Amino acid sequence: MAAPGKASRPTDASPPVRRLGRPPQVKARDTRRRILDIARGVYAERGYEAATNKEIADLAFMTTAALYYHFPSKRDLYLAVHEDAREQVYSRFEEVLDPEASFAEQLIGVLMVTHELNEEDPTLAQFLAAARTDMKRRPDLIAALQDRTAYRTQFFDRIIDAGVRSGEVAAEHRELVQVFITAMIAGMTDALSDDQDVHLRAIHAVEAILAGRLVQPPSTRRQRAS
Amino acid sequence: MAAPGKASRPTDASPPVRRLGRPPQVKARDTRRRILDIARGVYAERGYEAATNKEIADLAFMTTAALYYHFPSKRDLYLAVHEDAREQVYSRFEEVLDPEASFAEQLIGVLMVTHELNEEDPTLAQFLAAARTDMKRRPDLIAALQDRTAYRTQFFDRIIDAGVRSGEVAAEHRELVQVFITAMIAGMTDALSDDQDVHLRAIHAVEAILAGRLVQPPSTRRQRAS
Amino acid sequence: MAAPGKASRPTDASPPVRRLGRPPQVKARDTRRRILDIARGVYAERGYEAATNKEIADLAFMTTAALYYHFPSKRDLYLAVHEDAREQVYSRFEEVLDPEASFAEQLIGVLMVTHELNEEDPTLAQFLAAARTDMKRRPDLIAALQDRTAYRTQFFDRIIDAGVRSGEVAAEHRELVQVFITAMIAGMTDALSDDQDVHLRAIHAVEAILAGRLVQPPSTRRQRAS
Amino acid sequence: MAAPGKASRPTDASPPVRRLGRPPQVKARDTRRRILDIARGVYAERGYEAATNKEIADLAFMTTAALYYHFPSKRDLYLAVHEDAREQVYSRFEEVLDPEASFAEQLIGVLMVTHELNEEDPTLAQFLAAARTDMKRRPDLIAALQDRTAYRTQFFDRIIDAGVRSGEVAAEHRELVQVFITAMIAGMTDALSDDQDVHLRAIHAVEAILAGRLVQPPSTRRQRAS
DNA sequence: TATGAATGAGATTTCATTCAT
DNA sequence: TATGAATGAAATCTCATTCAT
Repeated sequence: MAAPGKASRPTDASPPVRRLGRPPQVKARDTRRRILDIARGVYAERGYEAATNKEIADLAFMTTAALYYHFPSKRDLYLAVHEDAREQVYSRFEEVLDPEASFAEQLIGVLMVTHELNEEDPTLAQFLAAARTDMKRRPDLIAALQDRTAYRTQFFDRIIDAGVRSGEVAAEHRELVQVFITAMIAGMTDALSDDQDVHLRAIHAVEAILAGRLVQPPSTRRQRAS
Repeated sequence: MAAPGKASRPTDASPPVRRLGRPPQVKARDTRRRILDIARGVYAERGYEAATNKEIADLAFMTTAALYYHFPSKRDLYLAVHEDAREQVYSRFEEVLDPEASFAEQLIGVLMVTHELNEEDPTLAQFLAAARTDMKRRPDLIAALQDRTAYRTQFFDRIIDAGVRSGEVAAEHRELVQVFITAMIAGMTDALSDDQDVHLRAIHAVEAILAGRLVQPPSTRRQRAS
Repeated sequence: MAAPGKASRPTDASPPVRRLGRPPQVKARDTRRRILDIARGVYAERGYEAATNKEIADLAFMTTAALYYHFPSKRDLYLAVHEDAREQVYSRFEEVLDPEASFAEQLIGVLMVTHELNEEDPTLAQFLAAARTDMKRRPDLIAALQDRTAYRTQFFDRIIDAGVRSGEVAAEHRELVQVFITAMIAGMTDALSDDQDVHLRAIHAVEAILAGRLVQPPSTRRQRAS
Repeated sequence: MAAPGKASRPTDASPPVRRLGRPPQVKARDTRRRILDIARGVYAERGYEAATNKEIADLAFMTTAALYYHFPSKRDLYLAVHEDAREQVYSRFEEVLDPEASFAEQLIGVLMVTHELNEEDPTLAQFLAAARTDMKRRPDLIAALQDRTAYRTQFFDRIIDAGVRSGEVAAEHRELVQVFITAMIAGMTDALSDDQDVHLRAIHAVEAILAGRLVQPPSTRRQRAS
């Protein structure tokens, strides 16, 4: 994850003489922000290997050498983008959490947030889907992927907890549900996020599952026959 | 990856000493098969971009030039691997189809086949998961990805048909179920196929869903409390 | 030049048992002929470097390995083509020589032969033009080029001799005329042989020069001035 | 070819030790010029195909990658060299043009310029001769060759115009003279520019032609016969 | 006489990264 | 903070040639 000492620089330690105009650090921070946004799009579209510093630099109207002022290497830029993307997504996820709401409401709420995010900035989902594959491949990126998995598990555990408390989820089904959510979210991100209609349909499918009416147990066959 | 020594002991120095000209008693068909198997592993592990002809050739005990005798380009090799992998998977899927069986039985049957395949040759799922991402990125590979999607849709349509006939799937839920299966299989392949235990748990989750007992509708909360 | 022992093989030395059908050596000789003709075209079009054995072999409906049965290397094939082309051209040139004819008649005769050859088989001129450049480049081919130059000089010397004897060429102009012919033929081959109309026009220009009426001596300037 | 040592003695080991990063006090313009000059020589000697970026880079004391900083591809470098060479030649040609001078004076003037250029930098003529052949072969270079032809035709048209005005060239001989000049210049460049003595002799031959005294009309045969 | 299956050398090009300015 | 000019490593692909069959 390694968020490189963002606020712990001697920067803030020497604020005596504040002069007019935008202090240089602010400019640097804006540039950093711009690079992150542009890089996310490029990484999402091309993948880690195929993405080049040149393309990112061009889109950011700078030279590749300038990139190196802000990030010490391609790897670090990538990790920064990943950290940033995860933060964006989960900070939105957090807003959905509601101790009063049911498990079903909260899960669907989270899925709707992914849908909204796809609408607002498709590169987020695209990047995160791609990152799952890309990071698995590079030994030097894999640690960050594990962090992300842990983060996700922990987040959904909280929702599942609510389900167990409310009786929606049987205690012995905790892990089953966790795995179901993991697969479903990964699948939706990887295979469906290109098409918002299909993506929405998947959410409806989950709603139907939660309501126990996506499929009938085979025993109903008789009833239909009658 | 670890090129399986193929019965040649380390006795006579590393790989079978390569010499110029045609090697004795070698048939193109066999070599092609060997390349496909090895390439699948490398593409799965590294991805299309990061995989190099050199690594594939080394593992296959040949030169990169020899690769070009069998496949006209990296792209063609990749597409051949993809075609081959899909064929292997679906030929196993087909065996599960059973007009007598219920929708649930057939779907779980297919998922169990994916589980067995993971056991027998993990590179199949790994490759296909990676390919979804990789092919989306390269305009020159995307056509094959679309073929694969069409193929999958068609295959599961047949199973869903059975469900509709048996009453397990309401006719108006056809698309919802199709999307659910797509997301679930993609998610399992992409996010879970590294860990067979978790993968199996996902299958149990689907079983529970099909039996309508993964979660209880929130209304049941009271009942449990009583 | 090295015409590799065409007729000096033990082949002809053991003719006792002549059996029915085309003897194998004849087949080989036909194939050789076919290769030479095809290779000339390819070398003419692509040049020595860019021409590949594969293209030649494909056009001759064989494999590159088969080429090596007939010619020991690319270089040898090239030299054989060159030798063969020169032979074809000069054997036609020789037919023009006529002790009775004037220098002018013989020179124009030769030029007309080049024109006819262009018509019959454009690859001859194209190849020879290209060869001038190609052979200069490769140290291992340059000897053959020098042979060719010597051959050409000698040939035209004979025509110039006729001119000197007839008084058309002043003895002290021998070298001037030789150089003029060399430049003119090279220039026509290299720069004009793509367009037969232009090529013919060049011949007319030489006719005019020989008749002393391509340009007027500058002395006519006075007339204009007056 | 022999990369002219550029004042660096063999004292401190071979070329100026290359190090990573930007070399001190180097300007792209200068480097570009150096590359053009060296590349011209290599292309002249080897031809387009056989010339390698490596050889050019080595002679220019840089890496092949550095070449790509200045020229986007081998093709572009070649075209730049061609453009540059043509410019050098024709800017010298232009200096000869003189509205006061006769056709003969101007033509011989141009030929003398080619002779001087051969003296000053033989690679110019060598390159341009080779380029005629090389560009004809590559479909992607041929456009530039056509430009060059058009340029040449236009240039000599102006000289011929002077001849027509002065009465040296009959109006109906315009095209004949144009073709003669084309063939002569091409032939001199391609076949004679290696040997300055021979090259000069060709100029004398043209002088003789212009003066109408290279050869006598065959009518003089009678005189000899008598 | 020829094909089939390979090698080894090398070419063009790309790219992350570096260092002077 | 950024650009300009380079390096070094590596990747894909091509091609003459070889040797078993």
